[in-house]
Amino acid sequence: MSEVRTRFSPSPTGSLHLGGAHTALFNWLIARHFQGAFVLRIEDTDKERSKEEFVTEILDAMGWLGLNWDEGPYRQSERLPIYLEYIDHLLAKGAAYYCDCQPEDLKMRREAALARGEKPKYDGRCRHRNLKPGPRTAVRFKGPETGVTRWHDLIKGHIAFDNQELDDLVILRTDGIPTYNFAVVVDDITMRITQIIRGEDHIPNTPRQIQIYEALGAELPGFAHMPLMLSTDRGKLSKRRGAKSVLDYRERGFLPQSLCNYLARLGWSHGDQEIFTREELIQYFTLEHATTSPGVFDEEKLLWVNSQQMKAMPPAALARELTPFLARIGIEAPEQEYVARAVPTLSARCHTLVEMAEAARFYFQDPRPYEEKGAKKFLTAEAAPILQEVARRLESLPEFSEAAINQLFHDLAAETGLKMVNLAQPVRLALTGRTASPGLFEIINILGSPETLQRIKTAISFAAGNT
RNA sequence: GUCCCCAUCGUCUAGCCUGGUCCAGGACACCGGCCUUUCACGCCGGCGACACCGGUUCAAAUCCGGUUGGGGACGCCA
Repeated sequence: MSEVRTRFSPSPTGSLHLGGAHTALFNWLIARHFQGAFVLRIEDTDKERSKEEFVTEILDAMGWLGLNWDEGPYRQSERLPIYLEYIDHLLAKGAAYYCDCQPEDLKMRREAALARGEKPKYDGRCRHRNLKPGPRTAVRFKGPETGVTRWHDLIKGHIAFDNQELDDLVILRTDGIPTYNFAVVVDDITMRITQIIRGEDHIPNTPRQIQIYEALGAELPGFAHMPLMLSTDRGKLSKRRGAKSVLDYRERGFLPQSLCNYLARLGWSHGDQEIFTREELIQYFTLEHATTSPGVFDEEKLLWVNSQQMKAMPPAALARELTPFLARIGIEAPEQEYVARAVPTLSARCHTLVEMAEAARFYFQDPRPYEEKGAKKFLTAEAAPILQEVARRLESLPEFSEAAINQLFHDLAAETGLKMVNLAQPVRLALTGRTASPGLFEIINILGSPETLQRIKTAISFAAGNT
């Protein structure tokens, strides 16, 4: 029947942070779930703080997360004539009025009210003065003085505000630019938004916006207020409190699907399921299972989700994701097929692509210098003949495969009576420079015979001289 | 200060609407064990919560009221 239309409307006064991504994701998921439309709108009416570079950054972050939009990005700054038209309409109806109270005055009156222990709201001074427009006049919305404004929130349920609690808000500033609460309503009406999903910090704005809808004679959309994302100290996530930009997470080696998975599960659930593909998220996501209480952002869990998502990814795709991180540590343009073979040996051991690149290093570079403690323990003069023997047998291995290598080591252990650890660790050091690494046999198999042999020989000379 | 929202393990949550199946389930983290060529993964086990008080009821995590606690909002910011 009627198409579901949601929107995300960031203001470009900073980059897209986790809280914004959370809101964007919920809106996107609802639009996709109901096969509706997702609209992107840039709320840039604050000329002072809005910056074009932030628009670029936000779009970049949205694209990375895979939150594609069907319409927009619209910009409020380009829609001024539309807002003005609606302002005139309200003025003509007597639902708005001019006000010449000056900001400094207003501020004083607010502070005085607060000092008296009252709610610091506008006193309605100009409401009945019938002022004409002038150079220093703003336009205020004339809200109802009695009664109750209520709505059924799609997440929180019934919410009601006494109209007495609300004051007449400015809808058009002296500089001729509409304020947020007004522009949003006009936009949401003209863009035919059907569900407004946003943070619960907007709950106090909602009754005001509803009144504007009503004054404009527009049909009300559904409102859904999501619980806020809190920082570890349980405060609102803000820059000061470590709210991080989405792009930071990309830098740190998180997969976009991990962030989406984690963010979706914060404030929503689908039984006991923790790991979701994008398709599953779209399939299952509705507001019915949205939760009502604020959630603390937990990076430990994000890390775990990321490791799970990495493991679930096809090797070739993971290899592609890893490549830029390899480049960062000096491994340029590696052969994709080779990376794809290495990646499955690493994915169970890493939480981020940054970690994985580091762990993959030995596949591409000289493993030296050897980890000091390990070398001291395993690359000793006594180990040299063992390495010698491993090399000899490897060289004459008829078929170079993981199974054959496995057999080779087990035979050697059985024949020499050596414990596998004492056999494997020197070789591991020789090949990776570390005492901890992926399985030895898979490493040898991936590295290939010539490279393996050469590394072992290098280690033999090292071990021989290590007394 | 006023208004609004929220309240289950340290954290994310299931259960709550439609009371009994819940001396509360899952996940992260933490601890122990198993597996094992190392480190991980994985598997098994442990730790650990219905904020409090009162009411309704044969029966309350679930319904009602209050208290406390937490969060948010009170701009010619968004």
